[in-house]
Amino acid sequence: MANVRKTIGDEVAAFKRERTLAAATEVFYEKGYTNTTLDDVAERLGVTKPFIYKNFGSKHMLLAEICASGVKGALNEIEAAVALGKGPADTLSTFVPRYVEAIIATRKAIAINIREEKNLLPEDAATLSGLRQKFVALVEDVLRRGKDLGEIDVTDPRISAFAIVGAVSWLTFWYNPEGPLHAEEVASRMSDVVLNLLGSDAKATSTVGA
Amino acid sequence: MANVRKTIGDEVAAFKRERTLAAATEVFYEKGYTNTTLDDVAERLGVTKPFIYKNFGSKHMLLAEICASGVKGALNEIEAAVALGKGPADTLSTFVPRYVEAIIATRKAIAINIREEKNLLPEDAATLSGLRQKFVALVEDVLRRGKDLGEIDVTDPRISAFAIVGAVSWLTFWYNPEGPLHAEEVASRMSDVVLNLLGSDAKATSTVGA
DNA sequence: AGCGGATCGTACTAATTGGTATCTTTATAA
DNA sequence: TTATAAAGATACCAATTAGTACGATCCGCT
Repeated sequence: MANVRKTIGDEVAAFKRERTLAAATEVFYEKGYTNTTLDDVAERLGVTKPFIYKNFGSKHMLLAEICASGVKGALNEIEAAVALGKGPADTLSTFVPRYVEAIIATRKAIAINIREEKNLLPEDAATLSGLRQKFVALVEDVLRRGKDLGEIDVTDPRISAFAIVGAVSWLTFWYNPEGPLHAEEVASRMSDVVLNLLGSDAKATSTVGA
Repeated sequence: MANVRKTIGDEVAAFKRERTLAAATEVFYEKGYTNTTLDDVAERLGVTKPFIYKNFGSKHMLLAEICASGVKGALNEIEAAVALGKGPADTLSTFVPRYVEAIIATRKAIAINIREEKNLLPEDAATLSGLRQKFVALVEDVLRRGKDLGEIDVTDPRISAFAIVGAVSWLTFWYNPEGPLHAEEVASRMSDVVLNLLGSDAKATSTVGA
């Protein structure tokens, strides 16, 4: 406990890590993990390999952190929505638009997460699998409560949870920021589709961008 | 036109190709494309590398064929359903259950298709991208006609088409044949979820397994 | 101004693996 | 029985690349 204060050095190190992760996310997304050389990442950053190894132990660790950041974003949204303590329908109408926005915002990390699972070390794959299961379980739980209360219209909460996750995650493969639709419009329409899927009365168009 | 008849040799060659593709699909699915050695595939087949190179020019060609087989399965279903010449709602209630079943049946090829896109040669990636676009465009077109006729309840046919494709494709990442639900049950329930998403009156539970 | 230590670039190594040249074996036909 | 050709196994090469040892450089501190 000698020095709890953040030093300049710590902040610089954090900044370097962040920039490295951002560059790696870009390049992994564009070329795929195995087709990307650490020299490629270094070049994107304008540095050389030892710079990266100063902050990350291995190429695998870079990948693991990128993947984790994607899942954690989604997990945060459902946990935050549940924490509001409202009923299932209200929880969902809060959660869904924010979830869609989070996926769009972190779509490159999400795509990497989906595509590169087999390139993770087993322990990292297990950790991420746990996070994903936790996320789906939370969504499923809200759906089940909504079904029991008659607030939403689903037959099998588990199947519907996977359907929602799939529909939204799929955005990472087709959403194009250069396309005709702005992120907010896509998020709004996809949210409506998902909430409609639930047969919930609470449409959430207006909550997007809140 | 000297010899149009299939010889035994042709059939043997086709058989070898099929078995090779099946083995490669298994191993690519389990370990990922780049982590799989052609020696691994050969070992799974109980042969050695030159056996594979006798029928396939390169590792990339193996991958391209596997990916193509997955997309073509889905494309066949929408084309077949459209070819029946019924209205949009009926077309969808025919298509959706068959589509779900096709995805479950070819889930390993589909998963490889999704995961390994960046490992395809550019020309193969372009071909597959074209097939996927064609597929989505056909689904979107049915949805649009259904919307115009008032048979189904969608706001943006394109977004809904992607949502459907995503929800169903996602099956490849969570469906477990060893799990508590049989393929038919999962297909039936997922079909209901998707058709419910469309606000269509035509529920298709009973058509599964037809 | 000069020293010390961490940081980053240069240059290299070791291991992996897609692809191939060559040889052996086997089945068929004369 | 023997010639022939094709299939497949053995053994190899060349290229790629994750990771590292070492040295140069630059910054803060005295």
